[in-house]
Amino acid sequence: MQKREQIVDAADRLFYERGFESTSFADIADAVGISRGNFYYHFKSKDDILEAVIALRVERTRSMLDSWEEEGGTPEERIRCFIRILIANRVKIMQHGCPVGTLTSELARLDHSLQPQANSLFTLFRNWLAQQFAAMGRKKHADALSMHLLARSQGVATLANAFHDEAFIKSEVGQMNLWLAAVAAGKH
Amino acid sequence: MQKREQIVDAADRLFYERGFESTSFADIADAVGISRGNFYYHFKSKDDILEAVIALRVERTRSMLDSWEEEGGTPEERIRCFIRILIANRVKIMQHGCPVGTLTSELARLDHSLQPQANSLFTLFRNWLAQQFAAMGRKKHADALSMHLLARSQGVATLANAFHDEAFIKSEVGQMNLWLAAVAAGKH
DNA sequence: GTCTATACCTCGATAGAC
DNA sequence: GTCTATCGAGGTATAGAC
Repeated sequence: MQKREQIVDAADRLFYERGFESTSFADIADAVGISRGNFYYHFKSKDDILEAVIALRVERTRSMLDSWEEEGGTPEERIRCFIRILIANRVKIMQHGCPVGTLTSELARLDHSLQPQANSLFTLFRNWLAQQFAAMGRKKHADALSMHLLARSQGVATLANAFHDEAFIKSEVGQMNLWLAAVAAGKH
Repeated sequence: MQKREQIVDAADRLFYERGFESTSFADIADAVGISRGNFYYHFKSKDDILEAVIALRVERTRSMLDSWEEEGGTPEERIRCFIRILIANRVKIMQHGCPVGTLTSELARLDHSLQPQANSLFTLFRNWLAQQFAAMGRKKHADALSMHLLARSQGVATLANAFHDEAFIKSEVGQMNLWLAAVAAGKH
């Protein structure tokens, strides 16, 4: 694996676990096993690393959404894949929150120039979910339904992180699936 | 107003707007109009200021919940007061997110020793809401209903902050009120 | 490409004059 | 009580040897 990729991978993990601001070059250098000064051969600034990390996350998100698409199934089943992330990633979510939500919030707070790029991660999910709701025949409210589901998953991540409560995640996921079934049945 | 109060007030605002970590003594000093070195007459460390800020927020939250209690009305109407915060504070929420959620997330990420104190802010709302749901006759699921409502409001704040979308807040608040009415009617 | 050395800044915190 | 001066640590970024 190339050094550049290793740096981005380590930064991706550390930015998630500790946040962008409180991750220093020294932290990344330790994780990758290179010297501090050597970063600037690969990246011209810390923001440059952040940009690469976001690009990596966008890429991974895209291929995850694509794989859900290719698995076939109904739009409802595809949306269930989205909801299932909360279960699959529950341990990390309880430790560090949602990687999309926490990064977006941090960059908003810092008034960072890469805020739009981070938001595009949200938009990726938002548009994909809206597409599924539209395919379910809920074209008129597709975006509102998408935003509603996104908000609920964000809320679950925030509280699960605060209270370290696994049962809460499972209970909420159950309710989200019930809600989804009701939406599919034309209710809501 | 005493200098100490002024410092806590300014820190309270700046910690909300910029976060705890990225607010420096210089920022607070500028806001209050005192010199940097003078902080240490009033507080022995930055964590000391944070502790005072959290105590202030707890105090304010308590009296807000008390005032909703004293206004009389049904438990359902009291919970509506809680939901209404999203509307009343929508401008600041779109700019900086929810003050409770963002502080809790940041301290969790920093693995900060005052994390429990910040979480107690959440617990204040959680217990108060659970109390109202219990008074509505939903004693068995009071805490789950409380957590559900808390999660939804957190999610709304996170997405409203990311997308700066006021219509979204209003739409979600409408749905939360419908949900609440259904809960009061014994559904859900 | 990778290293060491270092410049330069800002941070939280301290010392001591007034 | 409030100030100025300053410390030591740690941050990003640069220069230059190898």
